[in-house]
Amino acid sequence: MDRIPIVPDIVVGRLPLYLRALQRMAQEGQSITSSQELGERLGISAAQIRKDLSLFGEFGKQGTGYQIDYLVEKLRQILHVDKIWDMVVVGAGDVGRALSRYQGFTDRGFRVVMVFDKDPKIIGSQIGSFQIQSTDTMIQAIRENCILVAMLAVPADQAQEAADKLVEAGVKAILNYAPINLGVPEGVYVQNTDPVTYLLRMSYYLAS
Amino acid sequence: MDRIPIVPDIVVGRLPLYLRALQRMAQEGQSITSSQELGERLGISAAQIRKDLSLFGEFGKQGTGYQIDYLVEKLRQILHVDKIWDMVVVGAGDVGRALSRYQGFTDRGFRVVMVFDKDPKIIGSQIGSFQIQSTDTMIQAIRENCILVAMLAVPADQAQEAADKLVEAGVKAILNYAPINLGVPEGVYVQNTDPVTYLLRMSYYLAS
DNA sequence: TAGATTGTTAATCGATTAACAATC
DNA sequence: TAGATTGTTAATCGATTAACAATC
Repeated sequence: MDRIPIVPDIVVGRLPLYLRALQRMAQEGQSITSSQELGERLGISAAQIRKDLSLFGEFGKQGTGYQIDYLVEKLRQILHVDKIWDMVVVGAGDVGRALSRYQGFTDRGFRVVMVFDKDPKIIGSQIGSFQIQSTDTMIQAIRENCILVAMLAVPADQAQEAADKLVEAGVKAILNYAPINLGVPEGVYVQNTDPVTYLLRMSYYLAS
Repeated sequence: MDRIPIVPDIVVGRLPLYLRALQRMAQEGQSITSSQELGERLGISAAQIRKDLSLFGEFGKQGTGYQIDYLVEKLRQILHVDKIWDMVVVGAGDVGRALSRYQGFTDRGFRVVMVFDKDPKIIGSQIGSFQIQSTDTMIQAIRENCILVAMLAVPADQAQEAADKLVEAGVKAILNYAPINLGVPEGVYVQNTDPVTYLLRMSYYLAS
């Protein structure tokens, strides 16, 4: 069904940006766009967008541009979000709570199905519609439900231990909010999203 | 005082990773490291680390490696976090609350000093030690305190409006949690940190 | 048809790596 | 001294851009 292009990771990183901008355009009632218009929104050159997309197929029409609905559908297929991914949240502190209650997942291909914490004092209590479960039973629960995606929101000094459990449970993708580099085996994908890292990147440019 | 190297943005993006790993090593009691060891932790080649650092000076010793404390100090200078940056949080929902109460800022060069929301029902109530202020008075409050850094955690459809206010108030760096591309003038830096974008990047690799 | 925009090629540009003299 | 590791150069590799034929 799919081609087997060798897709540079840097291209994969841009596809979600294209998808998000296109979905926004659709929401604004637009039905067609061009590589130039999309590029202007994103600060990316039109040539690059066309080249990126051409790795996966021919989605546009000369002289016209891209049908937004169609391109969104294709990008969702390419990124494997033509289904809903079940996720777990590990860590029921403020960040875990925010993730558990975040409304922005479901219409973009993801949903939280379980929340775990190791603190006996909060296990059993509710976060939104979830009852916080113990990390002691986490491996089994994740395995039984074949969950592949986790968001990790525990303190830095507990993150590696939690990640090890997730890996053991079969999780293949970890969105890591702890400010630490996790060691994981081949085939497990980690995306770090520590706010301070981004702030530092900006403060470099905030010279005096 | 500083050199004037032309530093590629991709290098700037790696410096915070170096800093974070070095600070962790220091915390673990280590006092010296090498480009090789650091590279192994981060999944980055030793040559690249040496090359990146060499843009800013000569921080190591042949045969020995890098004094961690010294390199941390230098990186903090380079990234302009040899001081504490005051920040505001805009949006007092779950994400804004998590950011306002996050303990991980202060020892890494940042601190939240004010929290704003536009909802009259929550203005005046407390989040941690902050009293939520009205966005109506935000521009003035930011200006008076010469704040340059903001974290934006409002719904997507209010994000551009809030960003416009931040820019008007003189903010130069915005960490944007809303899943939307903000339009900002030259000289204002935006870092997007929408969780779904990262999840999509990973789900590409989660083929079946 | 005339105008617009794609998909793709070739040229350019920039980033990464390999290698090694210098030196601690 | 012998071993190790830096800083830096040159070579390689990969990504971006410019340009244009194809075509809607």
